[in-house]
Amino acid sequence: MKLSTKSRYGVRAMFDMAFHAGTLPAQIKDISRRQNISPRYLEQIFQDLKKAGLLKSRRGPQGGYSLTKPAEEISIKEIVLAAEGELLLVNCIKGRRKDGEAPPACEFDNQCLTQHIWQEGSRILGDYFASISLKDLCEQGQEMGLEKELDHRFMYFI
Amino acid sequence: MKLSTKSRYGVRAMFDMAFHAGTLPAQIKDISRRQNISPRYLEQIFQDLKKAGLLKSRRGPQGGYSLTKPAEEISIKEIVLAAEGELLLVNCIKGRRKDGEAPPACEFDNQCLTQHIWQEGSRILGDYFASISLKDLCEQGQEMGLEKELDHRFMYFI
DNA sequence: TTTATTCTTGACAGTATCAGTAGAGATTCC
DNA sequence: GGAATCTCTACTGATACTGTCAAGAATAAA
Repeated sequence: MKLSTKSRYGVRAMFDMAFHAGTLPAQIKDISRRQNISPRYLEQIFQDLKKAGLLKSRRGPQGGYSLTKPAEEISIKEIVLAAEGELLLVNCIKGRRKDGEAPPACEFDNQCLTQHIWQEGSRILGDYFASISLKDLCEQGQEMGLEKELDHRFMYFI
Repeated sequence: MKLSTKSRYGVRAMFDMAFHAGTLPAQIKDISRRQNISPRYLEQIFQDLKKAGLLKSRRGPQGGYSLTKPAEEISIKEIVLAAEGELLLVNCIKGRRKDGEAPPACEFDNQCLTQHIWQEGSRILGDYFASISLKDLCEQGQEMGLEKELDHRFMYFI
């Protein structure tokens, strides 16, 4: 019942971007250094986040990844969802959106008393994650006195 | 972020016992048949539940496993906890009960903004599971018209 | 006392997933 | 052209999950 590191790293990385770069592009090598995450692994995670529409990218010098939305519009739920693939405590709930999208993953399916519990638990957890935005984290970070690392590109203009 | 089958099977099996046998002993072969769970695997799960004090056992003919408490005193949380080992969304929270019980599993530990999120999420989920008892499930089962299978031992006395 | 029943314990194995590494390539800026 | 940066795909070692199996111990009933 553990979250994968993709979720945890994903949230940390997204926070890092929001905190240090806002919506400006940030490079993997900087994020991975600050957050102590393997850069090659972070690449993969960012691909997932990009597919989910949370990040956009730009190649070449001065390129990097940037948030597609302001920090207050990005919730932890979105990140976890993108990294984890889904936010379900069990598999026997899948494919219940439209009818027959997937065969019922459990022979009891709708007659199962416990199914409802896992479904509701998943929902409650999702709601909690949805209630927290990257901006909330950034504010906490500032309260904690976390230092913002200035973007090297702008160092020269100070 | 999935619950293991141990948790799901554990809850189903415990419900089955409460529903069909109350606090009387029930045998693995009956439970596994009704719930369609591998009997050999169920044995293992029941050992965990027994260690957690939720079940007691008795060998020999007419033996079996029985609940140690009435159904209304057994929560889903207890079962999941016993089967899963713990109810934490991440590992970086472990061993924080007493001081220094375990080395901090993360290099950021207390300075980590996201740690708090996972901790709170775990708590919320645990609280939800704690709010549901086996009795609640039994009542739902009766409302759904689930048939109680009579214990063979008492068939003769009817 | 014998026998059938039931739980107990520990070992074993196939599969899947996780977490990370790696290489070759595409794009962009200077 | 050359350097920086992302992109895509494949691979791998470790671990955990989901069982299966065998031998044995306790108990009740005949």
